[in-house]
Amino acid sequence: MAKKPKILCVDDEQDILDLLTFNLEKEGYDVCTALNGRKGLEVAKRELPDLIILDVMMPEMDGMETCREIREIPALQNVVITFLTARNEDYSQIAGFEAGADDFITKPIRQRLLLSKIKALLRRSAPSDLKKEMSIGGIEIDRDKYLVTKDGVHIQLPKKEFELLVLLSSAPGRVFTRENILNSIWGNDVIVGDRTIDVHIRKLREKLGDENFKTIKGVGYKFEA
Amino acid sequence: MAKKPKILCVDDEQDILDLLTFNLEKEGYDVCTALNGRKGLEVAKRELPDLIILDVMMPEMDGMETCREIREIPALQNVVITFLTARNEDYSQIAGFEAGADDFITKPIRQRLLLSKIKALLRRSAPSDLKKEMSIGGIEIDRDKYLVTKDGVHIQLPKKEFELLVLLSSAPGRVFTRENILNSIWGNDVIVGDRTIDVHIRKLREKLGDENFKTIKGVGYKFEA
DNA sequence: AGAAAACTTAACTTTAGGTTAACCTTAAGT
DNA sequence: ACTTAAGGTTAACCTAAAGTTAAGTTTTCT
Repeated sequence: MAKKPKILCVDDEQDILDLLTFNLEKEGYDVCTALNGRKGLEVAKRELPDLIILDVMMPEMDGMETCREIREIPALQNVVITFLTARNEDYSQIAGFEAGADDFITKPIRQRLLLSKIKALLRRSAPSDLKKEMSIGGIEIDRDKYLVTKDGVHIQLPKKEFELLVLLSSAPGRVFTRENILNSIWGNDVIVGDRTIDVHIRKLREKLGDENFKTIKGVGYKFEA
Repeated sequence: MAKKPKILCVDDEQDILDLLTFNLEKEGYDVCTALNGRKGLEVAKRELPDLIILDVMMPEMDGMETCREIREIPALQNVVITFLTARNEDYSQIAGFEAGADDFITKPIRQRLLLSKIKALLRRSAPSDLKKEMSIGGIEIDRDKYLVTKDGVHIQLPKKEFELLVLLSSAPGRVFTRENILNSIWGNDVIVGDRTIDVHIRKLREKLGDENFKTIKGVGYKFEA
């Protein structure tokens, strides 16, 4: 494994935190904790965890609110958030999903279920262990420098093209639908025409070679080495 | 948008069905209905919906029983089921979870709540759906990559062929009727001729080997390893 | 501010994939 | 063995989706 996934647990009961810490560390996760929402937010900003477990019921700032604020932070946009709730708190589940939760864990906590859920969630969001630089099929991508190198030649890509390249190459072979692409690069709300994506794809093909960007008609695009 | 999620509503009161249909269709769902449990089961088998709303109190076969029977059907193992109950019927909730329910909606129905619940449930169920990769009888299917590998050779299938393969292979050995296939891949409303399916099956046989796709004359097709 | 670069759009072309229609083959039932 | 309905095959056709280009817009940089 590349690096231990980092999990932040936020709950106002120390007992629960201890229990979670014990179990998660035993499974090889890097665990950090906070006793309330406000502190959780601070720790999250500092530690940039891969997954956050948030108790819904907390004094001062509850799980929902914390979740919403976490989602506001660009660096934490993609972190996986699961709530801890008492069973049958239906309403909080709905509100929770709307606040940006990815999943729910009900109390009392069933260890096995907790661990398998966490494993599944992390697996699903695996891009967390993306490197800043990567090299696929003769193309090197340096995400910090916004720089692409093909066959030793530096190519300076404009923002949108670069983002598109980074997105597609983040999961080589995987098909990204136009919807995926729009959501990731432009954001849910922005509306741009369909042809816009094509144009950017075209530019990428022009600069980096046709063969790497495959069209799956009716589905989307994928990057291949 | 990928495809409209399909919702089956089962209730013995036509008024409720009308209300549900109206509201759900307005939200862009594909809705089908049934007036009792027995019929609900039939429709479920035929339509393979993504979510089922079941009234608990129904003559003949109640929601619980229907739910249990639905869960017996392999192709519907992962469908999301929510019950419709009168407020405060706690007992039925407990029994309902045991029967395999995923959630409860209480009457009188609050529109907003209903819709956000459904949205949440569908969102939540999406990941657990099926594995992204599967391997059956020497054929590997990667749903993210829209890619099929047979004997180590990559085969890029067109959309419809791929969808058909995914459907058939989702329950190997199970016979899918033409109706099943049309409903799942083309959707309720679209009308395409019968020969269309044959053609796609033919292409699959051509590319992946005859032996895996069996015809059950007068019934449908099945995938076998 | 002005120029240049990046981004989006619009109008048009191209094409892969999907559908159909016409005909052929097969298998179940008599 | 004959009939018939269901399924198989083929190639032509059609269309929605993607490609292309160039002309606007907006943003960024000096």
